[in-house]
Amino acid sequence: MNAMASRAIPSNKRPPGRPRSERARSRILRSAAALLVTHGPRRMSIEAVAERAGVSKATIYRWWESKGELALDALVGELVAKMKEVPDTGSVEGDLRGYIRTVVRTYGNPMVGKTQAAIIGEMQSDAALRRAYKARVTEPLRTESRKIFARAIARGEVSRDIDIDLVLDLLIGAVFIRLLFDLGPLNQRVADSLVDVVLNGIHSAPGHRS
Amino acid sequence: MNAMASRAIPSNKRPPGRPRSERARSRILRSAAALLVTHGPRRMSIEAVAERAGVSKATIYRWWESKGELALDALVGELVAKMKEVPDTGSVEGDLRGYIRTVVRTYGNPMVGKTQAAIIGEMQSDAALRRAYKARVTEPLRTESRKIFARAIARGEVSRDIDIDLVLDLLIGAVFIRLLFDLGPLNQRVADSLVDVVLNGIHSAPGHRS
Amino acid sequence: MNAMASRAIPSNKRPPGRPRSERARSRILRSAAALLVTHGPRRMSIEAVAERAGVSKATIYRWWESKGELALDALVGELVAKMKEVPDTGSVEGDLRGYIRTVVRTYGNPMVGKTQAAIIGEMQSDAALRRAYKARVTEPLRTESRKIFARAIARGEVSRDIDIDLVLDLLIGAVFIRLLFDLGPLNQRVADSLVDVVLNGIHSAPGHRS
Amino acid sequence: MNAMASRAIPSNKRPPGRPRSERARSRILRSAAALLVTHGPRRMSIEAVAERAGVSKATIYRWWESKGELALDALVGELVAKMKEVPDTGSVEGDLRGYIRTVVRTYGNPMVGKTQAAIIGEMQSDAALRRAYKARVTEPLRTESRKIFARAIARGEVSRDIDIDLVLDLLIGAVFIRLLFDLGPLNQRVADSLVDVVLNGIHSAPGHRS
DNA sequence: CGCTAACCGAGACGGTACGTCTTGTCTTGGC
DNA sequence: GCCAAGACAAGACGTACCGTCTCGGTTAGCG
Repeated sequence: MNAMASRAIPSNKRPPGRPRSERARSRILRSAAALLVTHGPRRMSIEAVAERAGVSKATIYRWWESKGELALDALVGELVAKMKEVPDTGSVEGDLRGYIRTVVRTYGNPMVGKTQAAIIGEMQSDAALRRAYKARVTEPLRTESRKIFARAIARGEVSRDIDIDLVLDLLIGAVFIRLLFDLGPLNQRVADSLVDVVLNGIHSAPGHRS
Repeated sequence: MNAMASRAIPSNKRPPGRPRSERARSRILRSAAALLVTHGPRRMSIEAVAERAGVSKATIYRWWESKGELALDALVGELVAKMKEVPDTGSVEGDLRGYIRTVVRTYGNPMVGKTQAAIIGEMQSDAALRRAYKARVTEPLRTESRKIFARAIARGEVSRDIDIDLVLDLLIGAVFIRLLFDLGPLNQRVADSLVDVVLNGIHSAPGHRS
Repeated sequence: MNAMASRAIPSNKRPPGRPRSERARSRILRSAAALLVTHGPRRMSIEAVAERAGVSKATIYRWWESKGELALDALVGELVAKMKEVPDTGSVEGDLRGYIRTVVRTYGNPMVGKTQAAIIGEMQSDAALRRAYKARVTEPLRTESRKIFARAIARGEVSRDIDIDLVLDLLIGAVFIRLLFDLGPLNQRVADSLVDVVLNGIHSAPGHRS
Repeated sequence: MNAMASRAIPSNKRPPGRPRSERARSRILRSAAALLVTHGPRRMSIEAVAERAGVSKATIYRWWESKGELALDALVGELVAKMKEVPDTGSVEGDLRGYIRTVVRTYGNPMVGKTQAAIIGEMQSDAALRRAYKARVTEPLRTESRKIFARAIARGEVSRDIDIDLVLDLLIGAVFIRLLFDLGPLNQRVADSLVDVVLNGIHSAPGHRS
């Protein structure tokens, strides 16, 4: 799908032919990123990226299958890196607060939020992009954040019966629905409230435990 | 936003000129709906809708501002009606289970889910559509579902301090994140688990460390 | 094939829809003609014609099937008109001299010759263009020039057994081969010599008539 | 113009460096010829020739300056050889009939005629190709065919004042105009008629008015 | 035997133009 | 005043080739 994938082949031999131009690659990504934040992915045209990067359209089409995957490559790198380091504070509550605060802070940045929302929008009509997003964003983040619950279960803080992914769907879903539907602010208070509900529930008294 | 709204305001008098063709209107909506489910909203073109409906493009542009709003008109009507009737079982748990089960059942239908996801994707790059969606789908549903919590608070089942919208963001967000990111099944078991976590939290009961 | 053809239908009724823009048509032809003489038909691009004419490419493609046919429409009109009026001097020799001199003078003009040669070159790889050229240039001219021989036969100047088209192939062919192969000048002396050979042959003495 | 020519000049010594691959050369010419007859020179791409020949594009560009010259090399060799041997029958009429019959038979072969017409078309927008064609086809053939008239003048069959090239333009031009404009058949009867007109003219014999 | 030179394949590169597609607007005559 | 038909300007799409280039590797004669 992208350059990195083709690098993954564990071969020492250089392939024949003129090697790919690293300069072209980075100029394309930089141009794409710039156009994404100014125009959104829908109105970012390959045509414009090519012109801005001083690159031919064919070079872009050689390496990226769709506009969406180019957008992904252009924007997603450091985003994932930032959120991937989940804290280890010694308690679920601390870990989750730290993690969700980071998520909320990242997507709460209007520029990041807008473009991410646009890419998520784009992938609703582009199966390849959806797969790419899952592989490069969702899964890496989930893998890390699941560890919070693994530790919590080991510590006996939460029941070993919980469906970890479902709990993460609740927390992350709440963040994304606010982002995608423009439903409310994304700030630290909201992050903490989300974590609180998920940890303690909304039932008013212990006596109501079912 | 659409024709009916603009007509609804002024007066009882028929406006001058040829009245709007109801036949054209319904043929357009029917064609749009058909093309939406077969091609998705991205590849549904005004051109194709016009041809299928035997209608000129100008007629479509006269009554709908964008492709997205046409899609909304074509698909969203009965959807909202279905989910709007929230049950009143006498307990939060019963009410929420009933409501979330309905939501999950509706969006779990692949055809509905796909097209709704596509419209939500579309509205990420169409502010007018986002507003229209909010006004015609999100808000009406929220207005109804908030009543569940109002009753629960009145009954003392849940704390009066809870942020109702935030709790709904958790529940509905979990459903949508699964839909939009293709993350997991949408079935009754999932619906019940979501409700359980939100009501009771995931903390082990005090003193229940295993 | 072109606009005029579609006009030929002897119907009084205007077809439905927006009528074709005469302004666009003439701007396209003018731009095409200008680019033809400056760049030749091979390097005249539809892209450039559209830009120069302030017209969208689609409008050109709507009305002309190929670059060659556009070139034909752009250049051929007055060319044919000029050569179509064959003189009637009272003798084959006079008529032919007059006609061939006109042909030679027309194609001897470097700009006309170059572009005509280029169109003829183009039509070697474009069957539709070849047909169009035949219908709009070759046949109309042949129809007129055959009359010279009809009159000559009536006057008894030439045998009634001659193959008129073959004689015209000789005369016109000699002009075109010089043009297309860059073989020699095209001037009045050459025109007269061609006519002389065709009328009298090259055999040196009457006694050699076979 | 081509590789052989540049080798022919200097000396007996082999130049330094790896010698040119004869295998590559012949594979290129064979591939070019095949693509020429199937697609015509216009749609024969260097890209396709290279792939078919299993050769890199650079190798082609190293040895041929343009598509046209490659086409010339690929097709023209034996063509010239065939027509170059003009007969010597003892009379102009015999010689010319023999020669023009050969020319007509050669170009009358549809495959040869089509591809030659295409190359001639191509050279209308390629000055280098036009020069190459003249040097490798037209001039060699003219040199031979002029001898027919030299002998005829020596025998007193034709006037010593005739312009030999102009007479050849008439005969060869008639053949080519039929080929290029798709104007009529090319067969022995036509060949003989052409020769007859050029030798005897079309004037009725003096006193033979019918 | 190693050096140097010119060849070779593969294939990426910046470009140009292609012909198609869709968008939203405009311009007719008819209802 | 609505409607169908359909032409229009605009401009992005993805493709095909162009001719150039940059590699690693090959094949010779010469020192």
